[in-house]
Amino acid sequence: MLQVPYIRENKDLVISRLAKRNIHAAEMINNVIAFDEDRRRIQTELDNTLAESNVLSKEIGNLYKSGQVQEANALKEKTGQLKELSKQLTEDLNAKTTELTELLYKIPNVPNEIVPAGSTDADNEEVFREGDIPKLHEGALPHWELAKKYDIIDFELGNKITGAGFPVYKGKGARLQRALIAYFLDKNTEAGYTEFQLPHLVNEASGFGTGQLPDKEGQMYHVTADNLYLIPTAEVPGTNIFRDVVLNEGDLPIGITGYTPCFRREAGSYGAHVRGLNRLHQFDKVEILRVEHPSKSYEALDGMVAHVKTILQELKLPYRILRLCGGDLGFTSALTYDFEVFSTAQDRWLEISSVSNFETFQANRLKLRFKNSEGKNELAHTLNGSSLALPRVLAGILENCQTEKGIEIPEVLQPYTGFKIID
RNA sequence: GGAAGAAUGGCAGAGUGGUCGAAUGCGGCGGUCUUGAAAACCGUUGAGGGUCACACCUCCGGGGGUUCGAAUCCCUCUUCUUCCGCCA
Repeated sequence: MLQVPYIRENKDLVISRLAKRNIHAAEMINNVIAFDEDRRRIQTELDNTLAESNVLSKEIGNLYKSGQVQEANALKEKTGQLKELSKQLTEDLNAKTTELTELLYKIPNVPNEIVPAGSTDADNEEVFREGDIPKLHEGALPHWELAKKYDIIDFELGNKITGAGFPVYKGKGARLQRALIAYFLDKNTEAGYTEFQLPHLVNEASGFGTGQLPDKEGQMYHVTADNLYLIPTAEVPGTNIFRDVVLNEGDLPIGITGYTPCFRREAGSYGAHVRGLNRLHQFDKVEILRVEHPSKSYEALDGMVAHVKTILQELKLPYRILRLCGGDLGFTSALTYDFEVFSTAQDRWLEISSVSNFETFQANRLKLRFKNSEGKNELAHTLNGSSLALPRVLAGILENCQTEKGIEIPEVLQPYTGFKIID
């Protein structure tokens, strides 16, 4: 959520930057400013009413004490009127505040200056590419065929137990999953991130804190009996660690990492793009999260990108990095880099990581602040990224590392898998 | 799941209808003293709104109510503690 004072002071900038998202925000922004003025006017009026009635209450107390009951009762009439008035004003204030907040909820983050304008993923800007796309042997297969051939992932069994999008990993497939999780966590820990194990269900307040609620409710699985939600990403429990927190400046920066399964309803997805591991209802992901001083957050974003790069280099997978255009940028993000691994047998790129700087957009909603050098509470910047999402990395490994003898496990993973080949 | 108790500032912990944003202690910050430090002493130290700055308003787990007036009384929710039951 954007901050009202920021909008007020940077009105034109906000409107022109939001245009990068193809949003014509002038009317919304003007309304924010108008609603906020209304709100402050009502607030002042209410404050004055309350002040008056506080004074009278004290007088009444004093009159009772000195036995002047008649006079006290006379004053009571007056406070009765003030009470009516303040009740009305409170209602007005609440209504106006709700109106303002609901509007603010609808305004996405202001894109960074370097975000390219554009409307679809075709307008994303490729900023880096590395790794050779392998020449596959005759009869090379897409990952879902390989999964079947080597009996390491059973999609039908998942259908039987749960439904589409819940694959069952078996034997070396299951072991490879565990190896990837351990390897990613170790890499992140080496880079200074602290490992966390987080809840896989969150309450409503947490859903609001990271912005899944109220609007994107349909994307999460909802456990109605207890009013809890299955997490769509570790970002939700991970970021909510910092809800209503005031840090010391010296606590920054903070880096945490955690593995969680992720649950997404993905209503409306269908066709070839959901084939195999491309899009699932349950998948595994290792996430990295940072809380940064506002002056350091872009440096930190670059650091996260560099970190994810090293992992992909070690895995020797062909990948590229995209700077997302305004139209493809997530609602809460100011700048996002997507990592995509090349799926050689499908001849397409698969997103495996998304690294973003949210600046104060999440922190404002979360009330995540730190005490700055002036002793004032100031909103911190939050960032996060995947390092990495498992299924598509797995798809990338299966397809790119296939040989006629079998799947050759990348060297860095072998200590974790305990085997060199799936055959 | 049942019973009882509790939730107050960074922490500990008073406060059961007005003079309470809230005693006291610890911690933090500033100072005096000291060659320096410690100790001691003095001062200061919550958040949000509002204002040029004051004033002023709100907040004692969340929500609602009673009252001229609520940290204090009532209802409700949440969380925690102890006891019982069940259990990986």
